[in-house]
Amino acid sequence: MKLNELKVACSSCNLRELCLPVGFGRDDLTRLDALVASRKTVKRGDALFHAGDPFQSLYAVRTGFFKTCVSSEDGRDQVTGFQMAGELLGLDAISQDRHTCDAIALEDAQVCQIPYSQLESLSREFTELQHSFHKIMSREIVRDHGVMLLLGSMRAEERLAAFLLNLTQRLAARGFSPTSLVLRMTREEIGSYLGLKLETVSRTFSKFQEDGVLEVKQRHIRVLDLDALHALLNSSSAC
Amino acid sequence: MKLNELKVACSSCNLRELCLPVGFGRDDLTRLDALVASRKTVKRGDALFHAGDPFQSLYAVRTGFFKTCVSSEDGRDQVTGFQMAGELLGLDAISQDRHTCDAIALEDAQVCQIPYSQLESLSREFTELQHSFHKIMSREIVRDHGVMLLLGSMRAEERLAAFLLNLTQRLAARGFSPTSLVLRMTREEIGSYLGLKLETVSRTFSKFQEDGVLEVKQRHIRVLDLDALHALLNSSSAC
DNA sequence: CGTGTCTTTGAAGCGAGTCAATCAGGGTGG
DNA sequence: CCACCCTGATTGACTCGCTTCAAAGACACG
Repeated sequence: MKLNELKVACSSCNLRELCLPVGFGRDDLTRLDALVASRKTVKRGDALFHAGDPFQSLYAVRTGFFKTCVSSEDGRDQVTGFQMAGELLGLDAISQDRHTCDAIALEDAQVCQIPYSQLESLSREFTELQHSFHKIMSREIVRDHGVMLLLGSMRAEERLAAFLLNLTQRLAARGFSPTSLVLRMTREEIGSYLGLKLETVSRTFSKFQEDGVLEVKQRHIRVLDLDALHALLNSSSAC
Repeated sequence: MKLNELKVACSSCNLRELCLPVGFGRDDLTRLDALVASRKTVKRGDALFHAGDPFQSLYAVRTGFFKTCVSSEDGRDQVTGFQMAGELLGLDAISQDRHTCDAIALEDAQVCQIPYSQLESLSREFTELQHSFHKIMSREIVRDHGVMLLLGSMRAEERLAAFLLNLTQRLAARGFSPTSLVLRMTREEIGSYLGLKLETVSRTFSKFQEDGVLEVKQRHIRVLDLDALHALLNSSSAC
C-alpha cells in the first residue's frame, strides 16, 4: 500500500467531521476506508461529470470548489448548487442511473471516488453508514427546499444576503474566516443560482457596499455588518 | 388478520407500480407487507405533520392529495410540492430527526405509515428495497432541481405550462384523463409553488383560455392544445 | 338564501431585466 | 517588463413583466 493512498483514507482525512462519516468512531472509520476507491483531480473549468453520463460513483469533494447545473431542452440552464470540501456530488444520478446535471470545478479540485454499488453493499452491513448516507440525501432535499423558498419569495437583496450568509457559515465550519472570503464563481453563476441577472447581482453588491454592509473588491468580499445581512432575512416587514 | 388489513398490504395495493415497491416481484412484495404499520386518515385541511414534529415515519399517499410547505423565520412560506397517490411524504425529516415542512391534505386522504427505523432495518437485508428507497430520495432531488430551474429562469406562462404538464403526466400515470382535471389547490397555492402571486396565476389561466390552449372553469381545467403547452417550454426563443 | 372563501379583472407602480458602454484584472506574448 | 487582449464586473438609461391595491363576481356550504 502506497503512502499517498494512506493519506486519502477516511480514517485519516481531516474532513471526516464534515463528510460522509460524521459522528463515526475510530473503528467505523477504518471500515469506511474500503469504500473510497481513488482520488481524482479535476482542473478548474473541467467537468467531473456531465448530465447524461452513466452513473457509477458518487464523489466527495476533498479540495476545491464545484458548481452543479441542470439545463432544459431549450438551452436554459440553472446552477443548482455550489459544493465545497466534504460535500457529496452525484446524488441526483441514483434515480435514473445517469447523471442529471453537470458538475464543473470552479477551481482546481480533488475528489474521492465512491463507487455506488459498494456504498450500497457496505451500508447493508454497517448501520451507521446507512444512516449517515440517508441523512446526507435528506439534507440535500432540505437544502433544495430552502433554495425554492429563496427563489419563490425573496427580493434581490434578500437572495444575495441569504447566499452570503450560507457561504460564510459553510466556510466557517471549515475553519475559514466568516467575514472575509473570495468568491469562486462569477456574477453570472451567482445570478443563475439566485434567479437573477448578473447585472442585478453586481448592483446589489454595490448597494451593500454603499450601505456599509460589505466591502466588495471584485471577488474579494469582506462582511462588515453581519447583523444587517441577517436583518434582511428576518424582517420582510422592514418596508 | 382482519380483512381490511389485507387490503392495505403492499402486495395487494393497486399503487404498487407507482409507490415504494416499483419493479418488485411477488415474493418481494410480500416481504414489504411487514413494513406498513397502519393506515391513517387525514381530513381535508388537516396536517399530516408539521415542521418541528419529531420524525418517526414516512408516509405513502394512498388516496387524496397533499401539499408540503416550508416557512422561514419571518413568516414567508413556500409550497414545495404537491403529492398524490403513491408518492412519499417526510423524506426531508431524516436529516434532523424532525420534519422540516408542513404536510397538509388538500382533500380527504389516506396514507400508509412506514416506520422509518423498520424501513432502515428491512432495507439492510433486502437489496431491492434499499435500492428502491434510494431511487425515490434521488428522484426527489432531481424534481427539486427541476423546480429550481423553473423558479430561476421561467416566465409566468412557462411556469404554469410546466406545472400543468407535470400534473397531467402524473394523473395520466394513475389512469386519469390527461386532458381533463380538477385542481385540488387554490390559485394562491399554485402561485406559492410557482413563485407567482395568485392574481398572476389567475391572469395566466385566463390568457391560456383566450388563446384556446385551455378551458378554465374555476378549478376545472380542460387541456385543448397540448402542443401549445409543450411549445412554451421547448422554445424560449419564441419571442 | 346569506355568508365567507376563492377567483377574476382592472389600473397603477415598481423591481428586475435588457441593452449598451466603460472599466478592472489577469494572463500572454512580444 | 510592459502593452495588449479577453473575460468578467460595473454602471446607466430605458423597458417590461409581475406585483400591488382595489373592486366585483362565482361558487360552496351551512
